[in-house]
Amino acid sequence: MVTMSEVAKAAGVSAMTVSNVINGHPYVSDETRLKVTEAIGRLGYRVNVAARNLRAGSTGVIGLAVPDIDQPYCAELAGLVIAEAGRRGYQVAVEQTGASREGEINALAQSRLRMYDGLIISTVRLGDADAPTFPTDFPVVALGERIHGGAVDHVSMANFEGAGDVTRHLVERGCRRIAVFGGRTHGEEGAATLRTAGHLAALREAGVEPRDELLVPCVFATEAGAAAVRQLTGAGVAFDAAMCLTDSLAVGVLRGLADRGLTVPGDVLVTGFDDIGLAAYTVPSLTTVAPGHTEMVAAAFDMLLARLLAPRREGRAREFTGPHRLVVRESTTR
Amino acid sequence: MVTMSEVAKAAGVSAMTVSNVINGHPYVSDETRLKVTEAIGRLGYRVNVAARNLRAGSTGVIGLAVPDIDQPYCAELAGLVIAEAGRRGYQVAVEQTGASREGEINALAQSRLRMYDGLIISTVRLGDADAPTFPTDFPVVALGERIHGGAVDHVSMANFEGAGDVTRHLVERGCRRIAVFGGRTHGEEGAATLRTAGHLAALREAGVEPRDELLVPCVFATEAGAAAVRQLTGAGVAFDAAMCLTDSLAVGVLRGLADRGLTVPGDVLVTGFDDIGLAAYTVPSLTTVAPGHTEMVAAAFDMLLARLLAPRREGRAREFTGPHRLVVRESTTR
DNA sequence: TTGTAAGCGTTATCAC
DNA sequence: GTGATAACGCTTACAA
Repeated sequence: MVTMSEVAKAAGVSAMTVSNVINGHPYVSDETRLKVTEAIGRLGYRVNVAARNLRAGSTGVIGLAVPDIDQPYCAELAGLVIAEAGRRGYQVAVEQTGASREGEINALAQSRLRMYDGLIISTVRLGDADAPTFPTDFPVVALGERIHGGAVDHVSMANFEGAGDVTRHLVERGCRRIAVFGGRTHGEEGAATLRTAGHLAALREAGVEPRDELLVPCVFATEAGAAAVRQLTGAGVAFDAAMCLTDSLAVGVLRGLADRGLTVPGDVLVTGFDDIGLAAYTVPSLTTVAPGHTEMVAAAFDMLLARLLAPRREGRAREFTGPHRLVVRESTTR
Repeated sequence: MVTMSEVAKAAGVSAMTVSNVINGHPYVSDETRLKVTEAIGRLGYRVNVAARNLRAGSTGVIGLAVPDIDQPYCAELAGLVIAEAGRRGYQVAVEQTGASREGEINALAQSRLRMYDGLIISTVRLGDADAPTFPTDFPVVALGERIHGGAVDHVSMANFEGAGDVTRHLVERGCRRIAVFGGRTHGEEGAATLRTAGHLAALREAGVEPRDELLVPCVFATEAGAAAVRQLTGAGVAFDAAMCLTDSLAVGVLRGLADRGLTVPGDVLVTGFDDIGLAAYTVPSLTTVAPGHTEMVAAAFDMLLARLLAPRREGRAREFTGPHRLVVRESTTR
């Protein structure tokens, strides 16, 4: 490996001067600069980032922990994070937590001893009790539900309000028996419980009595949506709308409805949540909630960089909620 | 930041002993080990990875450059790469090239490259002429088309053969006017030209004369597929099958056909390529070619690690082609 | 079984 | 404008 001092020797200057040239410092004569760049090119020199990191005490890399990168939702998030990181001069190392609590805890625990300057973690399983798991001496931003009780910076989306908007939209279109795919009223607070709560509140406000059999618990995955439709119709439960708590789920539900010969939006209206790119291209295209991903990612970076510059152990936790918006498409238009 | 020597002082031993304990070396008495681990826990010590990297001359990180992580194809690939990397003790830093030649060259050339032990790059724009762009003293595996003329390790998929299989499948089902979405016979060799060539060869072999107007050039993106259908039908071109050169494109084509009131597989048969997860859940589900992604990723790692262990400048370039398989689903079943 | 010394490649400081 | 020196935190040899 070609080192800086080899370049220095070849150019007849000191290593320090080579460093100055590389880092674009002023006070280097054009003549010297030329000699050095020539030597760099000739020898094929590259800076050793490990050494630079050691000196600088930082790596220019942030970690991104997501449940599963091949979920469209995560992939789009990762795309935004990588792009935003690039704009701010950072690189992104991606880890997958497998949507398990263990995986998320692991990502938090490992992050400090990995080479990251900070970590953005998309939490889906961590709850209130896990607040102590978050490092206090290392910049972490949680992208997901609020981790109560800890000074954890976090960015969330308007789960309750978005679900309310969807519900009102469906009720306005005459739906009275809205099946909620992924719906759940118990268990750790998260996207599922918050969106369900938003739905139920809006339903009651509209004077529609919620029915237990219309809460269809299932995981947020395409295959689960298809299976859940099979099960629900198999059980003879009638419904005039399928409110899916994520778009991925909705894709599976569309599939499941097609399997049963039910048309959308003819027989059943269908909605999603997240506004993944695919939502505009399904057949029919999908009414959904755009949770303001771009703004969320920008906010996450603002928080992370603020901690990087002033890594206070104390300090109030920051919060941000994305600006959501109902996007109406064919699946609820008849 | 707590350093190793602070731990050593606290435990009443030398830094070397702390290092030995951390790295699980033998010849450390249980008593010493206990004292050291206690001190590590009490002080909250973490190894400084930058320093370790500097010493070791490697980082344990490999780079992954993909066109655009939020393309399902790339996302699934990234998921496999990250998982495989984890299994082999590596982390993955993801970069996006934006599917541009400049982006790909940049990923190869950047001095950031130096913080990776190796690079896996999914090339879509680099061609024969770019072989010299590939570093010779740094492990790189190209995932994509063959870069002729250079000693570039690469993993490719059976583009020609897979497209041939799809074509034969369609011809067997009676199709004679197969529109090829994304089809292209000229320009830099790549997935588009290779798959088109495979299609044309199989078509001729089956005694069907290719028609120029059925080659529908468009980029491999969902929105492009929908637009291309609009254009083709608008131009009054009739076709009984839509062979899409990627699944993402097929999703858009399904959408475009629905917009025109054409049913699948009733009026038109549709096929894709790549077998992304979504392909089983579109309505109708999509006949496609599974290119053996898992095997491709495993092969890419084998090549990369082989170069890491024996980074010869010379040495024959390695090659691997994924085991492809036609997956027949509803979109071609009637 | 443990400690000492040296150096990995870079850059901040400060002198020249 | 340029260069000598001294770290950054860790681990490989070798010595004890």
